[in-house]
Amino acid sequence: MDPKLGSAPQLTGRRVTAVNRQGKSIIIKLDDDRCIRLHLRMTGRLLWQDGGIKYMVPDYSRWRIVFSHGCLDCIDPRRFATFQIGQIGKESSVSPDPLEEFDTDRLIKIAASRKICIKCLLLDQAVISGIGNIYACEILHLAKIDPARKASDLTRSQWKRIADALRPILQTAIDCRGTTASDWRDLFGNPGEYQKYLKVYTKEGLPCSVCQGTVRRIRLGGRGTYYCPSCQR
DNA sequence: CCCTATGTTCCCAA
DNA sequence: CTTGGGAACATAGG
Repeated sequence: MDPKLGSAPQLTGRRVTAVNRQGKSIIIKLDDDRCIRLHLRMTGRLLWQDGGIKYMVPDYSRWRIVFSHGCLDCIDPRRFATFQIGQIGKESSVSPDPLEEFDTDRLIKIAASRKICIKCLLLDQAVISGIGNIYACEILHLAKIDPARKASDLTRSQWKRIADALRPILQTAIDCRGTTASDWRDLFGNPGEYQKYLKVYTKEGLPCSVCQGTVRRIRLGGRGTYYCPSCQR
């Protein structure tokens, strides 16, 4: 384990009983009522190797868990990824996951008292869990909403369009095992496929596939934001 | 040197 | 007290 991460937790002899997701966190349950909570942040990823006797050590591996039948590395060039080990059931509360339920009335109520743009609200993990920068851009493009629009100004029908855009974007991205813009790889080292479906993210200067307008890049909340000014209002 | 990067947390000002 | 904006974190690449 990377010494900058502290001392290695004692996991010898434990079994994994479940692996789940909470927003952007990965929860690995153990057979002793503990769980490991992982957050990959910007450049973190997990790599599973099995079937071998010797396992290669990938560049930027920050820690490894060796199992009886394989091993799991956390690869993270920028060292932003985090993990913690705690008792199951004492996790901090998590905001709603839009793939489970998207409560439009609740979002309208929250947005009413906020001065931030809709894109920044979608990225606020305390409000909605699990939407990141790529998918916020793609969702708002599918919903035909200007990412810089004040969240409090959205009409109910615009919120409905976001609700309808969320599920296909996020579910397809999951089915594609993510978006490989540069370094992302899935658990088995393969690139994701969702970059093939991106409509605006990284498409600055290219024609919008919906209306032939020109995709622009701006900065919102410190994040690169791609959108089509002609069809996103 | 400049800028960019899949995210969150901290600090400060309003 | 809350909110929002920017810097910081650490590293690579253009």
